[in-house]
Amino acid sequence: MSVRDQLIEAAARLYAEAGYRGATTRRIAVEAGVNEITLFRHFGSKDALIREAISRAETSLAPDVLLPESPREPFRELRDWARAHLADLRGRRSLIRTCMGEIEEHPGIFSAENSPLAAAAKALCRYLRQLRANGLAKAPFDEVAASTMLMGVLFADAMGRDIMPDMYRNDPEHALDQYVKLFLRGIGVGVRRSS
Amino acid sequence: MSVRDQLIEAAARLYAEAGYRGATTRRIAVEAGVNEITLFRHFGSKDALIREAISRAETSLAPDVLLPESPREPFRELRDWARAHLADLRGRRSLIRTCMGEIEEHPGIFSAENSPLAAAAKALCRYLRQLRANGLAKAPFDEVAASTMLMGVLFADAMGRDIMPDMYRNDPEHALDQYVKLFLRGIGVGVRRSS
DNA sequence: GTAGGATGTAAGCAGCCACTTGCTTACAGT
DNA sequence: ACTGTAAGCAAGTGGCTGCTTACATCCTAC
Repeated sequence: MSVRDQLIEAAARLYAEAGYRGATTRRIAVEAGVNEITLFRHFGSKDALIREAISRAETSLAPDVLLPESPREPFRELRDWARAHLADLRGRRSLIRTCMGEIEEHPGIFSAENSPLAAAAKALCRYLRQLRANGLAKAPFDEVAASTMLMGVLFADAMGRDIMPDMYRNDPEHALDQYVKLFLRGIGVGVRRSS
Repeated sequence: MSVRDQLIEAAARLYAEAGYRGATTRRIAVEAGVNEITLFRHFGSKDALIREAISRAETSLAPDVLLPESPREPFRELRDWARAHLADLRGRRSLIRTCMGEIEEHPGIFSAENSPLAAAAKALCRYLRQLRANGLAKAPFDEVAASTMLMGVLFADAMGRDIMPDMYRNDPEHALDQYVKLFLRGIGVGVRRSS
């Protein structure tokens, strides 16, 4: 791995742990195993390095599991998608929490528009529309609010499970199962009784 | 307002804006309109001041709207409760986001246990159990996961609406309405068709 | 084999950080 | 009038911050 990549990775790690102010150029250099001057030679300033590190960490998402174009088994499809999305959020939770905490002080340091989150929301929205069009979702619902709802649940679980253990005592997989079941019943999709 | 209270309020405000490192003793003192030395005479250290400011801001919650012991009109009751809870979260969103972003670096700076959030979750859980006991909620569901789900949606909305405008374009009140309707249908409570 | 680019070392800059010391002012209670 | 308390002021501590300058070293491409 090149010196440049080592610096970017160290910067992302330290930023997620300690925030913008806490990720000092000295600490980043030590963490990356290079000289502090090299950092400035490559990126010019701390700000440029941090921005590159965050924007790279944010777009390195690989959407392994995609929602199908035409729904066949809503529960299985949505649960698998939700599981993948949740795992992704959980893997980035430190970085996401830090970004959220500092967004007012450093606006524009993470992209908001065209983020993987927004893309996921759009995909989910389209899937829900398909569900209704195919007659699988029989209840009246606003698909924008509905997709926001499901994504919100997953987001809150991913962010809160480790830092609010008294609120998330149950098994993660069981919780996921329940989220999807409750959600599907909410939009009028029949779910086989099993829990 | 006493000098002490001015300092606590200024510390809470600055912490919410700029985080632990950004809320310097100088800035807090200027914001409070007192001398920096006075800060140390009152609280001994910056850490003690910040801790007191956060713990006070966190417990100053007044739960205006309570869920009734025995449910009568689930939709109205739950929507009113959710609206109040959402408004409360939204009012504290800066502080909450900052705390979340720094919880790994400063664990124990906000209480987690016995927090108003946990109390709200417990109250909601009891209400859902009552709904089922009274035969109003006819679907099978895990009330812990269900209450976590509703609270998660509200949490995500409160935290994300201002910083992810492309994901929360709809009207807040309409979104709230949809959340509650979808949720109630999810747990098997009949909702009058109107949207 | 040597020129050039990438990296390292040493030293330092001005500025901010939390916090301290020593002294002064203002006012309240007795 | 005496005293305690709360607050202010000026000055300074050592340490960390982002960033710079000047000079030495390495490795590779020609």
